[in-house]
Amino acid sequence: MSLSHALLGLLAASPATGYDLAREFERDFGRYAWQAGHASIYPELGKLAARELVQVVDEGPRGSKTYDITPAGREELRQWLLRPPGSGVVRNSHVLRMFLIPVLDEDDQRAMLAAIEEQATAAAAELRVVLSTIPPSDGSPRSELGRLAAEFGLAQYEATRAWARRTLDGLGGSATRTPARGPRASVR
Amino acid sequence: MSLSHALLGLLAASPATGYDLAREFERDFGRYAWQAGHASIYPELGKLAARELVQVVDEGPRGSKTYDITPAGREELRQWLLRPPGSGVVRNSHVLRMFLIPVLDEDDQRAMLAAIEEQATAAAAELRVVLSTIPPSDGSPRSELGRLAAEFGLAQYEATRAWARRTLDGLGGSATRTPARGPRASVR
DNA sequence: TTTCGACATGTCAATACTGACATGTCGAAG
DNA sequence: CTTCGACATGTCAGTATTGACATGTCGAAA
Repeated sequence: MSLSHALLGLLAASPATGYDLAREFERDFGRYAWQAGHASIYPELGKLAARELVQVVDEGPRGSKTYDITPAGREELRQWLLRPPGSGVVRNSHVLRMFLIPVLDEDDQRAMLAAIEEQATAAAAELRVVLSTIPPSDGSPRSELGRLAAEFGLAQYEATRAWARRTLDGLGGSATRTPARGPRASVR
Repeated sequence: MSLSHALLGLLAASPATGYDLAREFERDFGRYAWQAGHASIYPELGKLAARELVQVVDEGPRGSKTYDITPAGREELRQWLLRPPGSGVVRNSHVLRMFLIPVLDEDDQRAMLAAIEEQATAAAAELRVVLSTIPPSDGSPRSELGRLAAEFGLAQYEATRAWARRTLDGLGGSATRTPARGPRASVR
């Protein structure tokens, strides 16, 4: 279960309330890495606190509680990050949609690929703006974390855009409307 | 819930048994797009059959049941694919790990980035081999589906490799061991 | 001073998913 | 003719996640 590690990671960068964390999950972090709503964040923070991997370091107005990672939490996070990347959860409905494009007829394929290209271009442009507002390197993990996320996202969007363009171009001439079906081929 | 659409998509390419589908989820399909085990696939096929989006078209040895998509299922799938890509599930523990690199100290960062670069290089090489075994274009959705997946995966791995290299190089000289912490900055 | 939007946390029922357990069959190699 | 690995499907308890409901506060602008 990676929500706990996502929370530990964000808290390792700097203390935050559950509300802060929920907002970050709505931004890049949740767009590329791991999405979660407040309904799963608050209970998880409670569990992490019970395991003493995080702790409440401040209580503010409106009953807000600021959490910080503990040394034990930091160690747990480090172990998880350094663990060789074997299996892991991968579930991405956007990628799923891309993979299924070939089952559409050519007109629909073109429409979808064009939409993907457009969306990737727009998202990349947006990230470039974001990146320009982050100082190149001040050495602190707080801005580093955001910059890394943005740079990774930008690279992915660029790759997606180029792939969509290439695939769209490759569609070129052939006008097969409903291609033949055959026995199952390994999706590989 | 996208598992149903993943199944519809695979069945739209060609009929298959639950066992076939489970195997495909273990390959590229599950590595990039949507992972699922047989314990969720079999019940879901049952539900799809109850909704008449798929149907059993053949029963073979060992009690195997071959499913195919129905016209209604095809329409449902098309609607889902053509729906403008607003929100969707994104959950990827590999990407999560990458995003959290900055919370490590520099030695650990270097180690992780090197491992990521290596792994992405190896995965890309593997995919290149796979791609060379798929005929360039025979127009049928069965091989197209696999080729698209492989091409997309290759593009992503290349982007990841380059990003890891760049980030590793950017780490360069500075020897900050435990960078200062500060108030929460938006991860953006 | 009222009003309203952002802040802030929570619960809960329904749904989805995982890992383990369970069962059985077919075909090929020895 | 036996053995064994791949084929093949299922269930189930425990866990994770979602979407809706619920509640209340602070600060700024009108």
